[in-house]
Amino acid sequence: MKVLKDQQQRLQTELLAWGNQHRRALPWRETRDPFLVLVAEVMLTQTQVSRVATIFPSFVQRFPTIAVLADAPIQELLALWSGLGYNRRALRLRECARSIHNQHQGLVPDDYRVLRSLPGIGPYIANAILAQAFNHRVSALDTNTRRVLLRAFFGTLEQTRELQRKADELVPAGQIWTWTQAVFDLGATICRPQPACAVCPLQEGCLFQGRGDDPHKTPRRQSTFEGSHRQLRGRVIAAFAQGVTTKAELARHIGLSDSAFDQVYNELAQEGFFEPNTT
DNA sequence: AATGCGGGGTG
DNA sequence: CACCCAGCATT
Repeated sequence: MKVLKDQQQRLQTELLAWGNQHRRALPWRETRDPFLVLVAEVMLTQTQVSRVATIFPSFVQRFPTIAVLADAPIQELLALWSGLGYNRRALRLRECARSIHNQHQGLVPDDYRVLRSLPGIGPYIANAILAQAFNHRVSALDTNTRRVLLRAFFGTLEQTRELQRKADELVPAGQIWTWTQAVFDLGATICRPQPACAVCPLQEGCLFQGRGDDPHKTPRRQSTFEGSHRQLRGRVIAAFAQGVTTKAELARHIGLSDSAFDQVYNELAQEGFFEPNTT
């Protein structure tokens, strides 16, 4: 037992040192503003770091605070979101800002339960905000960091709840932000699904040692995008974001004025994509 | 537990 | 063309 703890501490020290040497320079790492961290984490759900890095700066320049985002015109919101995909995230992010603005004194909550109650914030984003913006000793567990910790530190498959507890204990009290970035960076550059163990700073003492399969379960396959419903939604929203705002104009712009367009339009309207600003 | 949600990048 | 990607909400 003690041996295991000592080993974990060695790995922890190695990972922290490596992280400080190899930290990726990313726009959202230049701030600890809870609001900006929140925006970055929402953008990063199922969307590559490289793409978020190109869009995050202009987005937060236009919507730099809770109050400003809460009043964002949806058309402009979607225009600045363009390129990130999963457009409903943008709507939920705006709703989240409104909720914080109206019910939480305009301050991002520093409590897990309260964060989870906000639209678009699940277990991962709640912990990511708490760790990076509020210095809480919790682990931001996504597929990336889960893989790293399971491989190097725990070795066996754990239940979600138990893994979260152990991962939280692994966060060094004095270097929470640094630790969080180090785990992300190792997972993104070395401890990938196909890992580069030969150049890994944890190769001595890692429980994985290149053996076995990726502990992360293989994700579902997504149906072909070309010709899909999702693509059609994307085209309608892209046109709307560029200023084609009426239903008739959108129908003409998309090029199918039949019931197929009607269905997609109504679906998007139902989700709130065309709503005017109602404060 | 399973499904829908975007779309650009890579091999 | 298949597969990948800092999840969440809904059913």
